[in-house]
Amino acid sequence: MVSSRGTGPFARVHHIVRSIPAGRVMTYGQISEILDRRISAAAVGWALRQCPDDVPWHRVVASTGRCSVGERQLARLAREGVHPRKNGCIDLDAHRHHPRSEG
DNA sequence: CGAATGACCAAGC
DNA sequence: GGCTTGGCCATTC
Repeated sequence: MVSSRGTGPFARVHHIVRSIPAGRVMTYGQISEILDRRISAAAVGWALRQCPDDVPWHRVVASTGRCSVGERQLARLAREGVHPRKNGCIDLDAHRHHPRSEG
């Protein structure tokens, strides 16, 4: 059920994904990492599955820069200026977002 | 509680 | 870079 809303571990993921600015992207591993691996990358996917429209889930891609969701994600990213490479993968080395608690 | 699945990652070949 | 195996956590039946 989507009753995980509120104090669930998903709230953390949503909070992070929402912190991702336009034109940037993050990997499941990073989100799980900044959460001190409290939840695994796979679980991060679950958080995005039921994520509300307030969460830019399209700014989350795999470690290889691949969009597991499909063209839907690429289309959204393109609207923000994040265009994929010729191989169809995102250039993490250029769009990877580095979250920071301070500064 | 047990088994299976998932928008995954890391390591080895 | 692609394929296979093991691990991780959450959800579902």
